[in-house]
Amino acid sequence: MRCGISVTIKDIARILDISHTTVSRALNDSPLISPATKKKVAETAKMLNYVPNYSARSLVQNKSFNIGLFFTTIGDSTSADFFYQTVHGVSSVIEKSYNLVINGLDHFEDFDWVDSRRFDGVILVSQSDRDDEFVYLLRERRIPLVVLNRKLPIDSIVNIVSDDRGGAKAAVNHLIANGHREVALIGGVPGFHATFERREGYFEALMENELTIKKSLMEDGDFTMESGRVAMTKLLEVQVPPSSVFAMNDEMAIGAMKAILSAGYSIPDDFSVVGFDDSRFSSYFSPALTSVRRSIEDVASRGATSLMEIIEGNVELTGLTSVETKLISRQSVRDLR
Amino acid sequence: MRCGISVTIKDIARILDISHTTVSRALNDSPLISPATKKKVAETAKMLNYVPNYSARSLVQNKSFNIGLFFTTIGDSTSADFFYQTVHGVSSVIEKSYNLVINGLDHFEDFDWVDSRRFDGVILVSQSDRDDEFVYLLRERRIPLVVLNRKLPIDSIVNIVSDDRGGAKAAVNHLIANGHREVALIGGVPGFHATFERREGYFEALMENELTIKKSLMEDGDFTMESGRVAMTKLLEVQVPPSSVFAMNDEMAIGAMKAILSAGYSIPDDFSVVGFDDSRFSSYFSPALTSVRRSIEDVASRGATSLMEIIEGNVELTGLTSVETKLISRQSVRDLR
DNA sequence: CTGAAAGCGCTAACAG
DNA sequence: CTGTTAGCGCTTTCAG
Repeated sequence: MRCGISVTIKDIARILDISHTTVSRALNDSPLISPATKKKVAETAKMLNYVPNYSARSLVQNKSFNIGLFFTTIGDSTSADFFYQTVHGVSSVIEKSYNLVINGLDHFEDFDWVDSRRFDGVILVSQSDRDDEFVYLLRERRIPLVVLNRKLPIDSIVNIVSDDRGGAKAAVNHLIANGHREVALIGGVPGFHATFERREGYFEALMENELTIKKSLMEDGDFTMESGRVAMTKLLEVQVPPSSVFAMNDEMAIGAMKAILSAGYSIPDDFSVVGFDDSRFSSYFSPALTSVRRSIEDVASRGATSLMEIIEGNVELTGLTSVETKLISRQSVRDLR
Repeated sequence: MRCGISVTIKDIARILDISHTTVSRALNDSPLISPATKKKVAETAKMLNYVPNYSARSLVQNKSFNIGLFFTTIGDSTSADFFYQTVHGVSSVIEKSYNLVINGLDHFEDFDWVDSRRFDGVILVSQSDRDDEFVYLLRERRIPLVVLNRKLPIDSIVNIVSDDRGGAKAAVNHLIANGHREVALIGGVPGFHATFERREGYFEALMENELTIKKSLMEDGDFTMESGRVAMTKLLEVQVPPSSVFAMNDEMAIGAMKAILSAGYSIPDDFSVVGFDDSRFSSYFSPALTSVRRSIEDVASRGATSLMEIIEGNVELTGLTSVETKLISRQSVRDLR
């Protein structure tokens, strides 16, 4: 067999002197075919190194064998750890007959090309409600969809999120329980769902403890380390500086720690810091960062599993699943009591 | 137009009462078609929301419109930062008519399904020469290939690497120049190309400075933070402990720093540390980590560009490109002179 | 410049 | 259990 030239079903049929239909059925393990024929076919296919032509199969079955994994952005506001864990979680579940196709929504102006014949299903890792447009488009085009990371206003779609609000609340409560009365907040990208939810959690914790919410103690970041550093630098210059800060992700927490240490203060003696995500490196910092753990991989693999069920089982699944978060206490918080 | 039902070229042809051939040519901007017809066709296509069926096009053109991005593993030994930057670099270059399909080689036992009709081209991010088998397979199947990150024994393939050896040498030379005579080494996964090259760089630096290579000062890691911590813990217990350590990536360097600080020592006063990769967070550590910068994104985007040229231009490209590395000096090295 | 006809490789409906 | 026939939507000869 020459290389580069592909073997087709017809080739096998010709060799065995049977019809190509029989070969096709045999290869697909159809119950209509006798074991003997199946065996013969399997052997010659193996011998000839037959590989099915997915394009042809796609055409006739109206299936692309592509699963789309879409991120709001593959830019700075998606942290490397988050991205990696998501891809890992999804790819561990997707079956090998499917291609895992990765895209960032911000790469494109239009989505004409996102069509039901190009994607059998889509997993959208959504950060902002600007993605809603994309969600509607997919629904309109009847593309099976699972949305991760952001709670949708509609419940007719499989939607898996982590309990951002509860996690943030736990983080702030932890600081308050340790005697902190002035808890600053470093926020994420305005408009991102996680930013909103975690801020709500921050508010709830303060209010339930009858502490006042101070605008001067809230700074916006964009989920990058540098933005955390900048935000903290500002917070250090406030009239009545806080004794502690909750950063909406670990990267910003790290930036904040940098700012604190650079200014000559110490952690946790002068300032306590809590992050969010429990990134792999947070326990390696000095001091080790107290953070809120959420299993992104878990969210991702659950989402992928649901999507596979929808596609393969041809069923309708819907509903919101919230994955728990958990405060991991380390050395970056001082007990003031 | 009902949703879910797709518009085809024939539909357009029927409406305009011209042949589907003409429509096809018009949509593909063939010079054979008059501007007037083109305009008419474009308008109705737009109106009907026509989207080409890639499966059909694939079948007849023998093209899949898939670009494969393969990693040795999407497991622990591929750091999140490395993974993220690679995907980012590649995806910024790939044209939107192509799908970027991501895979980890360790997911599969066989590669029968990797075939020229499923991938128009492949970018392999290779860490180990165990991937050679895969390289040969792709060549045998005539799939355009670009290999990143690892130098291949053959030069008939586009091969883009960073100068790992030179970078490592620069790192160790830097320590030596600062008066360190005992430089320990924390290695990566045995068998990985980067591990080998960086060790060679370490040897070269020591030898050129007429320092002895001590087995007791070399520990294996696996590129994870935890392995760095474990390795450094061992190095701290050596009879004559080193004054400095070069870790083959930043993650292990961070683990090493953790071990040093946990043991009650200080950096750089007691021990100096140098890493490799210049990960985004290395400047945020305390002390900020001196590291070797290599632009993974650059390697990735160059690779993707070459691959697109090969595929679109239908040309043969070959040869090794080595992307420079650069030592970034920060605060984790003490000057002993 | 346009159209008619063929065919990519596969699966599926129908007929034995 | 097997074979015949048709057709998925597109591009590409070849013939006007």
